[in-house]
Amino acid sequence: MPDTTVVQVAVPAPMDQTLDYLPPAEGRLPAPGARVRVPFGRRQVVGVVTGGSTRARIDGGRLKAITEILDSEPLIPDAVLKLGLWAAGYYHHPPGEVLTGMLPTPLRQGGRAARKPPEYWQLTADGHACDRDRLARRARRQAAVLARLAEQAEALPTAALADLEGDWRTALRKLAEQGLVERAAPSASPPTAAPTALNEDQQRAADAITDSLGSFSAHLLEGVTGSGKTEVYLAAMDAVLARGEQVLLLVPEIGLTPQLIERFSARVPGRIAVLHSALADGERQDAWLAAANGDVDVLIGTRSALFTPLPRAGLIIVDEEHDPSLKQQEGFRYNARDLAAVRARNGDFPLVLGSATPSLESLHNALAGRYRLLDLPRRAGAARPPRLELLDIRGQPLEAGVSRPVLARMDRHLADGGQVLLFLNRRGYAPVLLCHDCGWVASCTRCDARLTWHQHAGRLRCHHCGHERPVNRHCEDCGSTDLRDVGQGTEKLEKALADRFPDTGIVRIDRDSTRRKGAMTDLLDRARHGDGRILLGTQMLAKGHDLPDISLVAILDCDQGLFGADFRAPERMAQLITQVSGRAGRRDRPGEVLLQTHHPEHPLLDTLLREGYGRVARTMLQQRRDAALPPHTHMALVRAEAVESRAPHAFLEEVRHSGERLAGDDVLLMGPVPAPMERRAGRYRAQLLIQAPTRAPLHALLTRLVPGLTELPGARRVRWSVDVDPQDMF
DNA sequence: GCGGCAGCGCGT
DNA sequence: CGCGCTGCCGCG
Repeated sequence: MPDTTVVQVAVPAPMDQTLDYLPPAEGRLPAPGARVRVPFGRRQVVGVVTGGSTRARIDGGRLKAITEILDSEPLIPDAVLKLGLWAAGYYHHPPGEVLTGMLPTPLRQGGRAARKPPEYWQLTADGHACDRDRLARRARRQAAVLARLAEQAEALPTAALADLEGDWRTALRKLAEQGLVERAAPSASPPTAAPTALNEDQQRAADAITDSLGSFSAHLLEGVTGSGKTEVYLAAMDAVLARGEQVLLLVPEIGLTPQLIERFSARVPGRIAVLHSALADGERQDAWLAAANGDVDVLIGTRSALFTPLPRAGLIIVDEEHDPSLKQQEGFRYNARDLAAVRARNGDFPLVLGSATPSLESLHNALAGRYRLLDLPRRAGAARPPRLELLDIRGQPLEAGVSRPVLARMDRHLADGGQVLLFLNRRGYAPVLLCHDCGWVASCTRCDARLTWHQHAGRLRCHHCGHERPVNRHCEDCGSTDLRDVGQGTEKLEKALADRFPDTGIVRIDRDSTRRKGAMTDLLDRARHGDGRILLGTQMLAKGHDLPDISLVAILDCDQGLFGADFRAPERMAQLITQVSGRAGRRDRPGEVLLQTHHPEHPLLDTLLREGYGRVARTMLQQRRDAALPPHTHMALVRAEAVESRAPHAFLEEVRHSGERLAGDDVLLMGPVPAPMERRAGRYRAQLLIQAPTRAPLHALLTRLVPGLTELPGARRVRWSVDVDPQDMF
């Protein structure tokens, strides 16, 4: 093969290799990390240059030339390119999909990476004189924009408004039309809000982090709810900014953490960018480029923000590091927390993982000495920890799932001016609709699942595939009209509580009640400042919303998580109970937490109540060791799904056979088995589990096994994927 | 992932 | 005989 200069390009297609191209006609060589337009089959696609070589892997006659170099400077810097290629290898996902997937959509499609200069705004004299409370009554968004601009004497860039709820851009335009705000020259350096004093524990943690700046280390910040982890993050951020470096803060879901973003923005107005899925393409690209060009010092984002270029990266913080949403659950199934460690190690700067309920993976790393454990055992200020109490509801009468002792305790707390939170992890009115005459149950036609009755909408919905239909008054089997609902969801609970507490405002927070844009903020406002004294809701309420008046929390269905099929179910349950419990308690008195259960003697609940999450987590870690489960062993899952019921199993049998030929003695192949819910959205699903005592043999097998899977005869009959370090076993 | 192409059933 | 659907292939 003759020596030719070729460029390696990762193209957006499911191929495990990069492709070789000739340099473009004018002869200039694109740098690694630059985008190029290349001919690919009959089309032109945008790919990313990963390197160059003097030796092509196919003969010269078949090589095609790059059509166009889109970036004269690398758009993806070396650090991120290296991270992406490493991740593609680790998760066995096509490098072209990984590298193009980390770009904002306009850039992925070949758009110019031009950056507009930041736009600055300030109040006019009229704006200063304006009665903001009055404005707030007719134009809430405008008032919020005005308030933000009034916080600082200096003009603020629009980036400083980006975290505001709703359409702040329209509000800004309307304010300008009224002459209340005006464009301004850029201010030299916007002031920074004064840091608050740290308590002894916080100071110790912050010192440990700031002392470690400039080289790689990982810190697990285990801080009970209310212990003030954010203060530690902010202190660490100050130290990083003082070195002229950038901070990346990863959060599970941005919509659920407005307060955290507000506190960061207040500290460095105008030097912060926010990246999340709700942004429009253009906004997302602006934030991405602002970070990539070093125009902002702080980037806050959800998991995909991990791949944003940061020329001066000095610290990554992963908040709520235990949260499952840090792992992508489809396509490129990466874990942003684990890749954050890789990025920090490559870049030689520290990583901070924060949680009140650390994942067993991170706790294991901390106990093994790989991560430094920083402990915030006490609530900040005078606040005391909540008191947890088990309520044995065996044989007890229940009203919509609520026991009498809970109702009595609610009466007392409401009378004392407290606020009550009820947690029920099931939305809709009832999870089952049953015919009393023949036993027929409303089921999904496309999934192995019952349909949930949503009474308010008058519809039956499948929570697994999204399918829905109107509810019939007659049984679809025997025609009887005696249809009865079984079990309770948040809708039924809300109704029952409205009857029992007719004079008390009730706020329900779940996916249904917060679907409308801005609804979440409105409901939380009602809970904070309005008449909502009883709050009820699902999962969503467990996250760190600041609800200072809650004095009583009741968890209505503790038992769900105790006997789950997934080995992580108890870990999730302990985290959920602890996170929800953390909502209870006010500055002046400790909160109360009631847990309804049919298994008051369960050791998990017992340990959790008596000794807290830290103890129960260490116990579960020991149990995982005894059962040879992660994090003591390592797993990968090959999943397959198809409309034809036998195809997934047949394909996975083929995978197993080729795996067995390639695997050493220490790698275990288990299955294939049907997924716990075998049929979902009209497809049958099965999985093959691969397990090994250490990562090396597992990855050695995957590296040899995965590239050949496309060639297996059954591969074309299924949709298959590889999931390294799976979070959910289904 | 996507466009091209062969094979094939079905309609006129 | 033509058209559209399905399955399969290859892309540098």
